[in-house]
Amino acid sequence: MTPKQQRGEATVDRLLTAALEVYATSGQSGFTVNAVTTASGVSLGSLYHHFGSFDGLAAALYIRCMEQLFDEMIAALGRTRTARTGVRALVRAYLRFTQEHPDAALFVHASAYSGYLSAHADRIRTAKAAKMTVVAEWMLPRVLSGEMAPLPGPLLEVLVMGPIAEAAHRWLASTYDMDLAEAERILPDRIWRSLQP
Amino acid sequence: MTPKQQRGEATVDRLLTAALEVYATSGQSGFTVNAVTTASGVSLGSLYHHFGSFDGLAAALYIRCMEQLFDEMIAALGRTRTARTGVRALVRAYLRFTQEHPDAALFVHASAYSGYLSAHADRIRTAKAAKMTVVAEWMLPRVLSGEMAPLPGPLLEVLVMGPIAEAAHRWLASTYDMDLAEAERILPDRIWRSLQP
DNA sequence: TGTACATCAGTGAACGCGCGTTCACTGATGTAC
DNA sequence: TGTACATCAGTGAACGCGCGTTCACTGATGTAC
Repeated sequence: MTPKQQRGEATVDRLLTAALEVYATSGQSGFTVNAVTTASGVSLGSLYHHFGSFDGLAAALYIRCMEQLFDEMIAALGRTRTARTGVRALVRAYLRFTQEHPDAALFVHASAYSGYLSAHADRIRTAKAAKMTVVAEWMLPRVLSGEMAPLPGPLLEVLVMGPIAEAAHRWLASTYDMDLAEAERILPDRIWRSLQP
Repeated sequence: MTPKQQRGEATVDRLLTAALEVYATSGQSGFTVNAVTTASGVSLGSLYHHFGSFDGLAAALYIRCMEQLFDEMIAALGRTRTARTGVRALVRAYLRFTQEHPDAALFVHASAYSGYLSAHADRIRTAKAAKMTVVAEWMLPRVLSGEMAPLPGPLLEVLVMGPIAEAAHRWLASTYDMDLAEAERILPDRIWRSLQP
């Protein structure tokens, strides 16, 4: 799974990049081993050498996209001081990531219920928890200081991520009823209101 | 698709009920024509007679579950007067539905990105819009009267449904980090805060 | 610096399984006169 | 009320396709002395 030679790393990268492209172009139903090998130019055997299974590739792709998204949010948090500015920056970072990397955002969203990650649930949970911890450590002192309401962790996550994810979801679904620029203007403040003490 | 004899209606119902059960038991990957015919005791040909395709059955099941959920929320709204009590009741109704009908709630959530509804997207959009209209008509006068913030429709939906859907999602995923009773206590008020003028 | 060997990376033909779908048919229900 | 006919509902064997996976193999890279 972790290549021990440079060309192996390059191959893994080509596969993941092609896989994301295939998913964006052909959707869930077109997301197959064959499509990925064709699009990447990498042989079937090589794919199995690196990922063990097609689910393994999907899980790796999910982790890569999810970490990209979290890294953007964490970077945005790091540029702020107060709870209010932090939450608002985090919301904007998510929405901007969605706009700039719609393929990655779509894959992260769609994978939530997909089932091909259940075989690698532990790896995924670990990777996600690592990033989540960074966010939680930013929030905690601000909750303790009374800047934010003392909500249970999961509910705090739900209040912040819920509206963003829903807005991103609608925009990605191309139903054209969601204006992301408008969301970026309005949601940060509205979400912050729901967290005030 | 719409049976013209009583026994046809009964068969359709048996198929949909069995399909939901199969999905709950075996997940996305176990959700196949064969599994549904076996579980329902209805023949393969009969399934195709009524639904035309397997996607057709899935779309019908989605519509049924989605309408059940909306009807609960609409009923809850109808028992209230003020914007505040209405929003809070709607949130609770969704969370209770999730708890009482986890299979239906899971299917509604999981279908959002599944792709088998894209072939029937129009029918689904129409059915959803019909229910959504009822909710919107309840909200509108309360926005105009200044009871709620004058938010664009889609963002209002996102602020209300986002956190609920995310909380339900986590609970359904059985990661055991979400306490639905606690959510029911805290979320209605928190969501309402995000909508205040 | 050169050679031998082990490990890693990459190849592509072949396979079997289970999927959704078709189809020719029988039986049940409703309707017209 | 009875008969003839049309339509709806239900059956299950058969089919082909494309999926994920396997495997025996070749070639490239790294390592030891």
